[in-house]
Parts: sequence; structure tokens; C-alpha cells
Amino acid sequence: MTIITLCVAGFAFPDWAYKPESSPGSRQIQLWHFILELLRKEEYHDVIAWQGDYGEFVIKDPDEVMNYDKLSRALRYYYNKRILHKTKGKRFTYKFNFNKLVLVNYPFIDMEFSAVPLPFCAPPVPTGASTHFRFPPSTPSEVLSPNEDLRSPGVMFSSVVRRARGSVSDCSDGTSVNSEIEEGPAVPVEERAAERGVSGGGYRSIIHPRLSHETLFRMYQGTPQHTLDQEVQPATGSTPTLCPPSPCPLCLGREERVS
DNA sequence: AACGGAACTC
DNA sequence: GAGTTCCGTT
Repeated sequence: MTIITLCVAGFAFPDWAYKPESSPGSRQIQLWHFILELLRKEEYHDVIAWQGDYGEFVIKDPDEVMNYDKLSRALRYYYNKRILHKTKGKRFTYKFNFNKLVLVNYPFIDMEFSAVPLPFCAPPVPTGASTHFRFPPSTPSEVLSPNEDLRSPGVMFSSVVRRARGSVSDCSDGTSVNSEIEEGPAVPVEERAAERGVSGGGYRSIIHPRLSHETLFRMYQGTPQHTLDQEVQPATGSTPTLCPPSPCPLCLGREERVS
């Protein structure tokens, strides 16, 4: 049922994560939603995390991202849409334009001025009318859905991030707001191609396939695990579906295209 | 590393 | 429409 499209690896995205009104019916998760989700999980803070200014995040380990070249291209398309912009001077760092944005549909962002500090950082910044967002400690049961049906790990989110370094289980981060990361490995994109093999559909690929269900489960820790079967929102005619069959966009790619 | 055009897929 | 994949350029 549902609204919640369960896509793999434990990632269950609720309806709001899918294309909004603009594209009713679309069950393709949007990249920025996915990025936001990753940003919320500590497990991935070694790979991508809030950093610097409000809304600014950095891809700490592009080497872990399966194909930064493609990912970054997708991100660049957000420039015109004003969803993101590049933080110049800081490698692999982008910034969400929370101001004018899009947060419509993103329940985790509280448009109210709540003083709750972000778990992982983004400094509160008042930009004019906007807002201050925060990620609620516990998820609204109406939006998120846990996964009770964790099925094939690796179907959707499998490869953008090859592995959450450190330990998936206990990201002792301690510093997400730190300074800059940089030391970019500058790895040739081509090399990463070798490892991707997973198929799935969308950004499902940012996470390493080898994450266990349990681990993935934790991503939604705090989420009531009982809402899964129900509709969170009657999305306009959304049909219950599982992840798109399409091959993982970000991850596959060039394997056979070597010719 | 970052950008962006272009063809292409879904 | 939203990427995905390539690829030339800066």
C-alpha cells in the first residue's frame, strides 16, 4: 500500500518525497529529497554532512560516491532551479537555498522558528522570511514510514555511496560542523565505475549495498514503525509501487559502455 | 574540480 | 520533467 514506496535498502520514502504537484503520479524520488535524507542520518556523515553556513553541505568523501561526476551534474541542474548553488571555494560543497525553496513537501523541515538545533548542524540562520529549519527528533508518523518490509537491500539505494566509512554502526562523528573537509581525494571518476554494479533506480545508490537491514533501519530510527501500511497522504492518485525498475541511474552506467 | 551543452532514458 | 551519461571547456 501505499504511499510509501518502499525502496530498498530500508529506505522508505513517503509520498512527499516524490515529485510534487508538478508531477503527479511520478514515483521517482527527487535527488534533493534524497540528499536531505542522507544529511539527516548520522551514518552518512562521513560521506555527506551539513557544514558551514545554513543549508550548506559538503560531500566529504566524493570517493565514496559512486560517480561524483554524474552526481554533480545532477546537482548542477539544481542551480537554475534555485534549489542549490555551489559554495565557491570549497570543494564538493553545495548549499541548499532554503530560502526560496522548496521545502514544501519536506516535513522534516520546520518552517517555524523552532529553536531546536539541528542535530547535525546547519546553523540557524534567519534569512529574512525564512526560516529556520530543524529536523524533528522524532518523526511525524504521518509522514514517515518505517519499513517493515525491508526487502532487497541494494535495490534502490545501493551505490552512490560506496560505504559509510568509519562504521556504519556508530558514526562517532562528533564533528559535523567542523571545518572544511577538503582534502579531496580527487579520484578519477572512471575508477569508481568498477564497483558499482548494483542496480536500482534512482539515488538509491548512494548507499553502500552492504549496509545491513538493521543499519538501514536505524536510519529511520525514531520513526514509528507502524505506519507503513497506511497512507500517509492520499497522494494524488499515487499508485502503490515499488521502486522503479529502471536501472540505477547514478550507479550504473558505464559498465558496459566501455566500448 | 566545476561547468554546461546535448542526446537520451524513464 | 528530472535526471543520466558523455564529453568538451574553463
